[in-house]
Amino acid sequence: MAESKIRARPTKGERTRRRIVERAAVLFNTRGVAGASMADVSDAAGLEKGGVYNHFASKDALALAAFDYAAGLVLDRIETTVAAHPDGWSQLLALLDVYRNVVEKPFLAGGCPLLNTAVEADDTSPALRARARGALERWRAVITAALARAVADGDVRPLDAEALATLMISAIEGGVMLARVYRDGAHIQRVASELVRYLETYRAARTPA
Amino acid sequence: MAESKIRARPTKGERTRRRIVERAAVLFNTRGVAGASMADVSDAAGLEKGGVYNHFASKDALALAAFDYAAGLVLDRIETTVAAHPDGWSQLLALLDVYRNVVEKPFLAGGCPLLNTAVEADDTSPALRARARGALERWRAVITAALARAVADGDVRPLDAEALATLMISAIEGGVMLARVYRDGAHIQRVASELVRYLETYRAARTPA
DNA sequence: TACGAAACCGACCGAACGGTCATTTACAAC
DNA sequence: GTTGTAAATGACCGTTCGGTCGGTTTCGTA
Repeated sequence: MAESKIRARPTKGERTRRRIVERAAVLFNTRGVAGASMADVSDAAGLEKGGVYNHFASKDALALAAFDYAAGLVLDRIETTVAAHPDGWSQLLALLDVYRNVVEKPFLAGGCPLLNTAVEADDTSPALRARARGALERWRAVITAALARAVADGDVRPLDAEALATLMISAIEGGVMLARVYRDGAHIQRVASELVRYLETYRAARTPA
Repeated sequence: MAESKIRARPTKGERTRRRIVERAAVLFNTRGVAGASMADVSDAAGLEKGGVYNHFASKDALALAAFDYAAGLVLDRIETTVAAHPDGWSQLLALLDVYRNVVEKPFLAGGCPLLNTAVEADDTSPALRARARGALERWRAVITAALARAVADGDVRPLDAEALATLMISAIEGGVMLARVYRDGAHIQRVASELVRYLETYRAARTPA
């Protein structure tokens, strides 16, 4: 059977494909998939249009790949963040920090790709919509795991982790939207602060060590 | 000076213009402004393309009018809702109910026009972006007023009304996005329930009458 | 009911859209 | 270095885009 193709230096085609995806992700995330043309993409990638179609069968296929890349950026950051914290409580606080600077230094131009894609695709592209759901599920799993851990640690009282995860995701994404439409990161920071307050209402009384 | 033109029966042009706006609002709200063409609009309105351009100078101008109409639907509902309740506390609870059935019976196909427009326009259309901000400001004013009233009524302790309004708007809009991408109203209802819980942590101890 | 004005039609415009493909160029493996 | 192949070009296709306009119909009014 074919041995796995893990090479030190990626082939030229692989590099080009990656560059297309990266540039397309920015374009799609800022202007929307419908608002950015394949000519825009090929320009941004430094190719002729035919060159792009040598790597992707259609605009829709590229949109999927671009979303996967963009969502990966976000989720990798989220999962790396929690992995860097030992206990559930500090994981939760760290999760609220991930989006704190979306306006000033966003990890991807155009805001949160999960929000943008969910809003644009929910009535137009079943494939993208499913992808957006999948990414949101991954995020939710991280949050509920942190909550469960915080409960197990004895830092917070037992609670409805699913409901709280829903609130956190909703509030953060809504906060991103506010921060971006106002061009003012204060909105998302207020959201984060309020969520911390809310989480603290669940905090257990400290038990002596 | 010209007397104000308030007539019992609107002129044919006024009726047509209104019909165009209503249909365009649905199209733009579901597919996005970039995702719906003027041919789609004229078809939906039962006109030829020239007929639409007899009422609107450009697609952008129509998009603005459509947003004003759509945002008016939402805000009128919000303001009517609070007006129907006597005290601040029940106004807050009622506000959380406005979006409770966005999925099952939305007031406008495609979800919340404030969210959709803010997300689509934040990097593409300064005019629409400003409009979205204006609508969000109106909503915020309603919430802060209800909060202030609840405080004045002695039902809740003094609090940061701006921060709380930011959280409520963010969570609700994020909840709309979740409910729509999952096609499941349970998400926004969980958000509403959690917000009620949060509001209750601010509730003042009952004073005897 | 006559008539000016408002509304509407429908053919048309140039540009941009997503997409194709024969040909040329650049690369990677031997 | 040679060579087969992968990658990229650039001209091209049919369609749709936002938008225009002279002519025709329909309306509101006197």
